[in-house]
Amino acid sequence: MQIGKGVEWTAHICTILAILPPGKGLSVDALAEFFEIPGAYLSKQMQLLRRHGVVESVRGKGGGYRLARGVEEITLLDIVSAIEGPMPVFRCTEIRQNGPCGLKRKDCLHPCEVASAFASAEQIYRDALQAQTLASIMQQATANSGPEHLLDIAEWVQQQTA
Amino acid sequence: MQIGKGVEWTAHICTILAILPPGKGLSVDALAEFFEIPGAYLSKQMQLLRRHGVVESVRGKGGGYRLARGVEEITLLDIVSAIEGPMPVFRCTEIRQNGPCGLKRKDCLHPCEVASAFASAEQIYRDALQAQTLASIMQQATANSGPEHLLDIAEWVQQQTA
DNA sequence: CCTTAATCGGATATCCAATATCCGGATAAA
DNA sequence: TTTATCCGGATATTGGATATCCGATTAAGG
Repeated sequence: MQIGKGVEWTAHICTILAILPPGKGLSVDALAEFFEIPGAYLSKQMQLLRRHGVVESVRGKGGGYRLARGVEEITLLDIVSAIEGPMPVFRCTEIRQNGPCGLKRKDCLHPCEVASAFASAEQIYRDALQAQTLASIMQQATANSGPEHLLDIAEWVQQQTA
Repeated sequence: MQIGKGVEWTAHICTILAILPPGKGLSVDALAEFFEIPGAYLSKQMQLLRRHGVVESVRGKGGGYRLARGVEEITLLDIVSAIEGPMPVFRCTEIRQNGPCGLKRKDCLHPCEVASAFASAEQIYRDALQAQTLASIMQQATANSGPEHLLDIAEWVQQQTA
C-alpha cells in the first residue's frame, strides 16, 4: 500500500509551474531534466493531471504545461486522485456473502460494516489531503529554504521560458 | 495505491474470533472455509497479526488462533499496520536534491515540504483508523444484521470448537 | 510550405510487490 | 504413534507500477 512516484514528481512539478510567468509553459523534457526523472513516463503522469483539470497543456512549438488554476485552488487531493485514481483504497470483496454463513445478496441491506469503517477513515484522509494546498506547501518551502536556492530556481525557469 | 486483501480478510476474521468462548481457538483451515479464501495465504497473514500482538496462536492438535486482547483494544490501525507494514505510504525520494537546482544534502535542514504535507495528512488517517475499534464495528454489525444470521455464526463457531 | 518542437495516446516491455502454493519442521493432544 | 495444527522458508504466479517507443496531431517560425 504505497503511493506511486508520479504523485511525488507531479507535486514538486506543480510548485515549479506555480512560479512561471503568466502565459508561459514548461515542456516535459525540461521538467524531467530539472528533477532527473524519466521523461517518457512523466509525460503520462502530466497527461493524467491535465485530464483532471489540474494543469493545462499547449501543444506545438513553444508549448508545454502550466497550472490550470491558482495555487490556493490546487490541493494534494487533486494530485493524488488524478494520478492514483479515485481513492477508495479499501476494496470490499463482500466476503460476508461467502461460506457456510454467507449472507444472501438480497439480505445485504446495509453496507458491510468493515468497509464502512474504512470508508469513514478514508473520508477523513481525503479531507486532510484537501486541506493541503499548493499555496501552503510553497509558503512552507519559501520559509524554510535559503533565498539563494529560490533565486537559482527562478533563474532556471527564466532560462527555459526565454 | 490499494490496500491488500489480507486486511479485509483479517478484519472480518477478528470479528469471528471475538465471539469465541474464552480459551478456545479457530484453525486457519476453518477460517479459510468460513470465508472461502485461500488457506495457505491466509496463514501468512495470521502470522503477521500474531507477530504484531493482535492475535495469539496455540500450536498442535486442537490449537488455532484467538484474539490477544479485548475488542475495545483492537483497532483497524492495528490490523493495517500488521498486514501492510508501517504506514508511511508516501515515499519521499528526495528529488529536491536532483537536477540543476538540486539542494546539497547538508543544506537539507528541514524535511521536504511536500513529504511533510503528506506525513501530516497520513497522521490524521492513522488517528481515524485507530478510532475504529473492533468493538464499534461489531456493534454496528449486530445492529444492522438480523438475529438469524448471528445465530448461524454462533452455531458454526460452536460446531468448530466442539 | 516546410521544418522544428511539442503534446497526445496507443502499444509494448520490464520490474516488483501482492497473491498464492508447497513442504519440512516443531509442537501438542489423543 | 498418530493426528492436527502453527511456523517459516522457498518458490511460483499474477497484476499493477514503472518505463520506453512511436506515429499522429498541433502550432510556431522561417
